[in-house]
Amino acid sequence: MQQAGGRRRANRDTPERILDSAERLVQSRGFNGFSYADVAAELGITKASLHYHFAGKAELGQALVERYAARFVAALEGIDAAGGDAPAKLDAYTRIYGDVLRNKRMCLCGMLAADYDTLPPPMRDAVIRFFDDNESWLTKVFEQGRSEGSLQLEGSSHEPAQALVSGLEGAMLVARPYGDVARFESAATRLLASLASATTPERPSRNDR
Amino acid sequence: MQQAGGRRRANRDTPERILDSAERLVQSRGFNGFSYADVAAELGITKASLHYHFAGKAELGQALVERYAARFVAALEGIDAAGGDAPAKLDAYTRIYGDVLRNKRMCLCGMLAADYDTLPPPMRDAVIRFFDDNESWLTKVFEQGRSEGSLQLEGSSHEPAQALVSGLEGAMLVARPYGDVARFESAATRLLASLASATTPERPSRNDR
DNA sequence: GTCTATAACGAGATAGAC
DNA sequence: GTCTATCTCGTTATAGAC
Repeated sequence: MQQAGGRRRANRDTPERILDSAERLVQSRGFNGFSYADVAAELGITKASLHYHFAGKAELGQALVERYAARFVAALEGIDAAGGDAPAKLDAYTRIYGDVLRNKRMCLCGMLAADYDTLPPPMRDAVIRFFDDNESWLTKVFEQGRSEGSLQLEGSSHEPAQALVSGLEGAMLVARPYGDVARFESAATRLLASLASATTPERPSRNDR
Repeated sequence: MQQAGGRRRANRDTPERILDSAERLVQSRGFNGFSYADVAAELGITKASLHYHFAGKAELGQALVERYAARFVAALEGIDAAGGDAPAKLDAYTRIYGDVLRNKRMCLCGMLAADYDTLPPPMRDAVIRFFDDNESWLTKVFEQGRSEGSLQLEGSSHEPAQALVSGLEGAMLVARPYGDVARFESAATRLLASLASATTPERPSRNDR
C-alpha cells in the first residue's frame, strides 16, 4: 500500500529528504535559525507540503532528533561489532564527531543543547536521551578497557564518559567558527590521551583496521 | 552634559539595563531565540525606546559581546593582579565559568559560537576575538607554570589553552540541559588535572585564598 | 528619552482545489 | 501528495508626537 518496497532511484522519499535538509539547517543554524520556508526552498516544494509530512516544527524537530539518535546508536553498534579493544573504540567514537565537523556541521544534539531552553518538551527529552545513550555506551567501553587492561582508570567509568562527551561537543562548538578541523583534532587527541591513557606502551599508528 | 557623573541610585542607566536583560536572554535562549519585545517587556519600556539606544539587533548584539569580552578581560587582569601561581590562576579561571553556569546561563560567546553561521559579521569577529583573548591569556599562564615549575608541560602551551577553553565550553553546554552543576565541576576538575598536572605532590584542598 | 502608531516582512499554520 | 491562497501572529524597524 504505502509504496515502500519498489524504489530504486536516487530520490529517497519525501519525508527523508525533508529530514535531511532540516537536519543540515539545524546543525549549522540552530533550531531557531531555520524555517519551513528554508526547507521548502531547498527541496523545491511548498511549505504546505511540509505540513502534510510533519504537522509542525515541533514534530519535525522531534523526528529529527530521533532519527539522529537512532543513527548514532547504529554507529555505536557498528563499532562494537568490529570487536576492537577499548582504545580502538574510543578512537572510532571520536572519528564520528570529526566527520560531522568536516561536513561543517555541529553535532545536532550539541546544537540543540544550546537551544535547549526554547525547545518543545518532547525535543528536550530526546536530546537528554541522546546524551544518556552516548554516555552509557562510553561507560561500557571504559569498563571494557579496565577489565581487558587496555585503559588505566581509577574511580568511576561514568565520569570519564561524561567528560569525553562534553569535551568533544565543546571542541566542535569552538572549532566550527574558526573553520579549523585541526583545532578539533588537537583537542580530541588530548582528551583521549588524558582519559584513556593506554597501558600498553606501543601505540597503533594506523587506524585502517 | 550626558548625565554620567551624578548617579547614585540602584538604577543604572538605560543602555546598561538593556544590555543586562539582552545578555541574560541570549545566554539562555540564543541570539535567534530572543526579541526586542522580550527585552522591552522585561524592562517595562517599549521596543521603540530600545531602537533609540541600539539602532538594531545587530548593533545590540555587537555591544553585548564587546561588553562581555571586556568584563572577561578585566576578570583575567584581576586574576593576574592576585599574583598566584599558574594552578591557582587556572582554578580561578575555571571558577568564572562555573559561576556563569550557576546562574543557569551558557557562556555568551559559547552560545554565539553555536549561532555563529547566523550572526552579523561584526558579531562574528567579536566572538572570535573573545576566544583569541582567552587563549592568549591562558597560553601565558601555561608558560608561567612551565617556567615557575608548577606545571608539567611538554610541547606547546597554546594547544592546552585551546583544549581548556573548548573543554569548559562543552562542559557548560552539556551540563545546562541537565541542570546539573556537579556535572560541570566533574568535567572541569578532570580537565584541569589532565592539562595542569601539578609538579608539587601536595595539593591545596582549600580554595579560600 | 520615551511614547503611540504603523509599516513591512517573515514565520508557522490551515483550507480546500487538483 | 502537492499545490494556491490565505490567515494570524511575531519580529524588526521607522515616523513623529510628547
